[in-house]
Amino acid sequence: MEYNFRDIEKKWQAAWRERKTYQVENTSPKPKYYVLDMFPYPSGAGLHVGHPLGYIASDIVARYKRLSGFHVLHPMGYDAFGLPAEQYAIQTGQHPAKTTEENINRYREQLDKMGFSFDWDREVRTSDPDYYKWTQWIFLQLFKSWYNHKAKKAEPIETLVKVFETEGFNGDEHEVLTGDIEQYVQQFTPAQWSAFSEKEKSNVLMNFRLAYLGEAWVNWCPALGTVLANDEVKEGVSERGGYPVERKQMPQWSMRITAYAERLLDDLNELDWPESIKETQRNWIGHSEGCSLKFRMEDSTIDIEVFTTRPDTIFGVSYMALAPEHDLVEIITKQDYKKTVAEYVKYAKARSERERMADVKNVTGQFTGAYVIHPFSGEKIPVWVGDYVLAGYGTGAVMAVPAHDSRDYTFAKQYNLPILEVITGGDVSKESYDAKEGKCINSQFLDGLEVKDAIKRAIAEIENRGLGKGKVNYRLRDAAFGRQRYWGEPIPIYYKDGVPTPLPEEELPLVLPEIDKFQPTETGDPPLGRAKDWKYKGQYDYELTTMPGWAGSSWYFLRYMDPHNEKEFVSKEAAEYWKNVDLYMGGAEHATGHLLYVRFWTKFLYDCFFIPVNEPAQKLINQGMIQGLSMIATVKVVHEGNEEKYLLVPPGEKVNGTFQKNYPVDAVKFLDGKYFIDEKGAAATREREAIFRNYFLSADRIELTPIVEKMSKSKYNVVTPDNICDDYGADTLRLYEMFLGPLEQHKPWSMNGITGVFGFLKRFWRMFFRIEKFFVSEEMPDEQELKILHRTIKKIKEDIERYSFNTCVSSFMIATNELMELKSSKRAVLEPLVIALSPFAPHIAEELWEKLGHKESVTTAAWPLVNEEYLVDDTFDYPVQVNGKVRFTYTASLHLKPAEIEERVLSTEEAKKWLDGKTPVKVIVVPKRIVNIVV
RNA sequence: GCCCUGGUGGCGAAAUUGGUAAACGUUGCGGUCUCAGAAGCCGUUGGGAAUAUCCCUUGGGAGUUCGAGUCUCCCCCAGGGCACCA
Repeated sequence: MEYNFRDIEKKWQAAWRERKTYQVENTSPKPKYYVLDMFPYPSGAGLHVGHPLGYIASDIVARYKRLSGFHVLHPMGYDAFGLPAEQYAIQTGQHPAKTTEENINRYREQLDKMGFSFDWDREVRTSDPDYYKWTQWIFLQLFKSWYNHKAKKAEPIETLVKVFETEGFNGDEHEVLTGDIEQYVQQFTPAQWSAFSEKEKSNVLMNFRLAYLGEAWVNWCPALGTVLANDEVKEGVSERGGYPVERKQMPQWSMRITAYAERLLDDLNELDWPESIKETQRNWIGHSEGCSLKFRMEDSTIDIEVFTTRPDTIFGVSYMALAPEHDLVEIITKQDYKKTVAEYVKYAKARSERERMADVKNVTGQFTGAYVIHPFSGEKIPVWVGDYVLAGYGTGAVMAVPAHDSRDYTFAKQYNLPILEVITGGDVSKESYDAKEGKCINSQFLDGLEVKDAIKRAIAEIENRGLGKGKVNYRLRDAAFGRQRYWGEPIPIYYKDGVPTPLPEEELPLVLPEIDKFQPTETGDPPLGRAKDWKYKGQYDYELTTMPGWAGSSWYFLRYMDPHNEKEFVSKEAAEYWKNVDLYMGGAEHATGHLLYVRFWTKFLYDCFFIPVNEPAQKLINQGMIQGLSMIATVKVVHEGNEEKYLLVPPGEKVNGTFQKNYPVDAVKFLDGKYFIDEKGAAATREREAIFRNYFLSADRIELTPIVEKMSKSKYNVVTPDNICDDYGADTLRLYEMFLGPLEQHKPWSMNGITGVFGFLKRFWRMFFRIEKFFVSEEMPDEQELKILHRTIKKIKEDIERYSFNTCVSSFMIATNELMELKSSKRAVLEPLVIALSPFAPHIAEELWEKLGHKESVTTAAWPLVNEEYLVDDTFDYPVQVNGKVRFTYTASLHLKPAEIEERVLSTEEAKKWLDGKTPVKVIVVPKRIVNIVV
């Protein structure tokens, strides 16, 4: 009887759906296990073979954990809000909800084909009002909270109001509590606070709220007509679409993620995440220790505050540099320089981010005519404006030490500023010496100190004289939260007399209104400006921006726990039971986006006592990208005796295929798209005219250069899982994707080898049949069969637990080959193997399980036990382990040379005695022979 | 520039703690079955030689060890992250 995967898979997929095999309750006496995939954005292209890689791996873990006695939550949903659907809507007028719905249906169809064990009753869609009601609700909680830096947690804004009512706000004193925000908020007394108008109070509190509206430098993308968060901008262009991005200052809803910088950084150490992701997040958060330091102007009481990590080089300061955007630039510039400075600032601001980046070597600057006084030496130090100084980092001003900072060095060389060496170890006439090693010189009280000690000493002295204080700076910026877009969650805020006011919670969800067009309005307002039936329309202004794509995905893992709850975003009981994700599977591209935001929101919700965990996922695995293999094809043709070479496919329009003899040449598209080559190699279409008319083309003249790149619709290299399911079946696809190589590695898609996996399943199937009939023997297996079985079960268990799925597949193949050779078909051997195979190839496993006479699904079986006895290898071909671990170590003190070591082969009996560990003989176990050292 | 990850046959890759390097699969070659193809099945496939045997081989070089793909140091290469971050 043949392995008919089509019927088997259809049958079981229907059965699982009807019986709700994978539905889980929120209670169980079993231990819980939560396996989560990063939910997909349903794009128009459908799933390609890269998507399922992670889903298959997590499904294997989910199924394995179920067999091992865990109560497993394994849900799936859709990240349904986003730019592409809206771009498509703008172009075609199609409502994004419609295209999104269609795409979701297509995704679901594809997912169902692959036999995943998702509990679809828990499906979530971020664009569903029942879902985004709670996204909006969480936003309001953030709006109503501030970060208590002393308690290191978020608190209701009322507690801060109380502080203001009783103590007022004194920048310095309250810094411990509120963080360093002196520069934004004026000091006030309790009396002044109570005298403030509602609007003034609101403005003050805005500086503390975790979701806030404020003037902010944003990444403005004119082509998309919206602002973007830092992680959505790559190399000066938008991640989606690749359009140029400008820096622009505008009122903007933001998330105060910076408040959590320290915790986001510290808690990374506790997570079992890939080192590369943790490192990327550490870089992104960018912790740097140093100190602030004030420089007094020569002729006024204005101070310029800088941040430096190298206070030890304080005596090497030869000029100050301000960012062109710095507030003081205009104030301190001397009359004679006003015009040139203003011109320079204008020039610098006009330079786009991209230009500045492309032009890193070429620094520019302008002297302001002003001087500050060095706080220790008392010398006059010129103040410059330079565009290499970033407005957004530190204080937007630096003390320049050319001798020991390469950027200052370049600047000083260009404008002939002095270079003062204060640390030994380099040659500052040639280049700056940036290393934090050496001794201080020419530095008064720091002379002779090592850099490390000098830093401490300098900070102490600076604090002592009240010039500044030790400080930690983070590179992390607050995240822009408003998008000038339609297809996102409306921000539930309206403006009562100009005061941003939250919508009452009981009025949520604030449903996305219908609009007739998706473009911005004529007056340049976001699309929501077109909405006709808005709650407060005509009464109050309402917020027109929507939330960014990452809002809904920052808490979805919680909603799966309790997806239909209308009273809470997740019930206390559900959150208490499921805690957080045990295994989170997804792409590494979310390192500085989603994975940071979801940690931030989780910590916030934890602070508010809504959930019992402060990290979303304990274990994270990044499945590698499956890359598309594209071909650049050129052909040599002979034309009037001359050999000429043509590029068959225009650049950018490459053709998918494999670089083999059987390369499907007929798939190669010719030049302008009109010409094709058939498999014999002759140009074969009826339109074969024009320049190729008289040419003879043959396949062996076609030169193919393979290139590996990201799989994407625009590159014509997308392979979908559908045809593979049709041709070989889902079980083969699942096994094959796992067999491709280590899960975490990037790898180009290729069909090489799928026949091997397909052949394995067919052989596995055949083990259960004899002369076209299902047959298993009830005989007891012999020692050899038991060895194969137990070794295989043990290996697969261990390999799943270390997420090495490719080796699992190999183990199955080896076992099958060996059992086939023994012509073994005993129930006691095959039945456990079916259970072990079921996470990998669930359909075939279910079918065989049923044929073996079981009424219940194989998912209710238990993972087979391993009897260690059968793992002892009598032949001693390999170092032997019995009952766990037995180690033989050579004692180095014997100082034996190989020639002095007596070798002999031990009998099985002798070896077993030694393996008991009772005989105190030191041996070296070397494969194939056991060496007896005569002590 | 700084940080992270990796480098093993024609190819994808194994080698879990330092213990037979290349398991498993694919490709190639040879055979079998077939009218033929597909699918099976059998043999063979890192390199070199005096080929029942021996020697060499895990990016390069050194070191530790009875023993190194694995540990240490230096270098080279590839992929990814951050980047005038003071």
